[in-house]
Amino acid sequence: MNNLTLRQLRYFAALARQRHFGRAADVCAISQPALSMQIRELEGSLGTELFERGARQVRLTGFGEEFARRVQDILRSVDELGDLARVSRDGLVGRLRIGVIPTVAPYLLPSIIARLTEMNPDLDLHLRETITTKLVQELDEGKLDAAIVALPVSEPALTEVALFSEEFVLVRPLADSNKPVPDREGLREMRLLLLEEGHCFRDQALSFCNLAATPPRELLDGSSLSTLVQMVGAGIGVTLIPEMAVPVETRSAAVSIARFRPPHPTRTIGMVWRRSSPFARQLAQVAEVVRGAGMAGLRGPERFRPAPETA
Amino acid sequence: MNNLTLRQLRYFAALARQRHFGRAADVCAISQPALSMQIRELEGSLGTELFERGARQVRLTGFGEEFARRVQDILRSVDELGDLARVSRDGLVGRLRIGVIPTVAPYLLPSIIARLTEMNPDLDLHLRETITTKLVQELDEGKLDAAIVALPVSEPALTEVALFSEEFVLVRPLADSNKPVPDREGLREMRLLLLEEGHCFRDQALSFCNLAATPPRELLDGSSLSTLVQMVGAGIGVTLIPEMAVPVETRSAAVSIARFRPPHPTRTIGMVWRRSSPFARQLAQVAEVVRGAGMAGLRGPERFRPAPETA
DNA sequence: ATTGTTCATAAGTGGATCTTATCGCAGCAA
DNA sequence: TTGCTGCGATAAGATCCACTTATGAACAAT
Repeated sequence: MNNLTLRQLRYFAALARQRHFGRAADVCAISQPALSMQIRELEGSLGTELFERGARQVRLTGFGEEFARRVQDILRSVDELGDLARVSRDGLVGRLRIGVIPTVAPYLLPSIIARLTEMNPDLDLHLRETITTKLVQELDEGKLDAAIVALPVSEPALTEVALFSEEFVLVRPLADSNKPVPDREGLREMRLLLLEEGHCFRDQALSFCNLAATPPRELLDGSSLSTLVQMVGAGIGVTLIPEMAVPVETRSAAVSIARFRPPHPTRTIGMVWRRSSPFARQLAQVAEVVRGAGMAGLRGPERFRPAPETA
Repeated sequence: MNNLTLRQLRYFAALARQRHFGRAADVCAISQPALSMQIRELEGSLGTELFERGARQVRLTGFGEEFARRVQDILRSVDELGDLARVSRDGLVGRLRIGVIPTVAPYLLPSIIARLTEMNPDLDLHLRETITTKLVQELDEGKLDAAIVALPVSEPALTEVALFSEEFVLVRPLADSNKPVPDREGLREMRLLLLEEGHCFRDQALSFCNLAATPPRELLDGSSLSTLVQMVGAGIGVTLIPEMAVPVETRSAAVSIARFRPPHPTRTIGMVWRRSSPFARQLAQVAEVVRGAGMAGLRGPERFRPAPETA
């Protein structure tokens, strides 16, 4: 009765994703009948149907949905066992998949990659750049091992480690460089260029200005800080960028930088990973490397505060 | 490489518990060589040793320890899949294992058993009585499906449902029945009989009296409320018991009952289960039955407050 | 040295799981 | 209708995996 096998669960998970016996079989690198048999076996030993075999398509039953969710967790945990063994055997070598938010990646990655591969030449770093929500989702699914994001993330399944905090600075056309620095109220009067929806940096900038999450369409959306700065150079408006972006982004643009008077807008960059990650110990060390890269990558080290403590 | 099997994990878990190939093989109902082979296979595919085969005994390696912890979680989750299927197929029938603390069990269980088996004759209730720490541990290990305890428990992996609150009452020798009711300070002057260490009711009583967790040895320990009341009847001292115990425990003892003036000492009885329990929906209904039993089992319903809200 | 205990190894058997080939059914077009 | 197509189920045979019993090897206790 209770002789489920991992193989059956793997096949089930594939079929639940693909909703198609042939394709799922391909994914599992077996023939279609083999998969059909295992699924039937599984349903038999559970005593319930997992799929509705419709004429034209395969669907999960209600029970199948819940089942799939649990199976996914189980398979992730099992895969972690393998990673755990590898780490305990070889230390930090092999594949390590780290995600980074777009407003950090271009400025921190070169330094991180250099430091990590120098310290550990056998490390096979896979890097991915996307917004926080996607990173968190991929962490949960076991598609990433860690992510570098702006804190807080507040996912109970993730461990957060704060690395450093940095200010946001105002980017204005060169012509404005002698004007007084606006405060947050003044900023609301100006044409503010921001990243498109989904970027945490956008929300942080808006919240500094006390603007609602969906502000009047006065402001324009850009898809990268680089674009925004170029637009500022063209006289279209002003924007905010994080301190770490200053050296790179202002090198070739006709803009001027101004720092706000207190209260400073800031963000805290940190690293997160699954509590259950087999790499937990190693990732804590990687986090230190990233902290070093972040501190060093910034122009004036005196600008940086140690990050607040986080669990 | 990554073809671990659940069978291997089950065998591994058995061996990790037994630390003996022969006994573990017995537990798994296979021959000793079969187990040896699977363990070897497992170690091979992990590329690491899990056990140190000493001359006289088998020990887990450091890695094996961590591995065992994770495997236990995985196996529990897998077993829950089976339960989930059964519940979705048949509703609440079959085995349901509920633990109850000793200061609740004798007073509530008869009524609970009667109500549950009447509502659901196919239910196979397994009941276990022990102190909270053990109940929580057995919940985590998947040896229990739910427990009835005094809140809060504050285990993140468990769901708590508050059921009802009740007062503690003072039990004195009959001769004292006309004396004024002492307050918490007065209580400290008296010879207070309490349950032995580990019972939450003991700690609750002590905290009402503002006594440290390990108080002077002036007080005596008993192993059940029944014993304590008998001792009071013999004039050895006084004790506290929860309201629900009054009808049963004072029926045949030469004692008198007194209720405190505010602030009343109280406890909140609730039910807890693993967040991931396949029976979650059903257990919520069971909790309502238990609440009903608790309310009805108490002498004067006007004594009961609705329990405070809990997540 | 001998004996007993314990885990590993060996050889053979049976069942589980794979493959390829084929069937049956539904939808669709002529 | 008839034939075609896509998809999942079924069938038959080959292969592999896990089990068994029997035996070996290491080590401790006597």
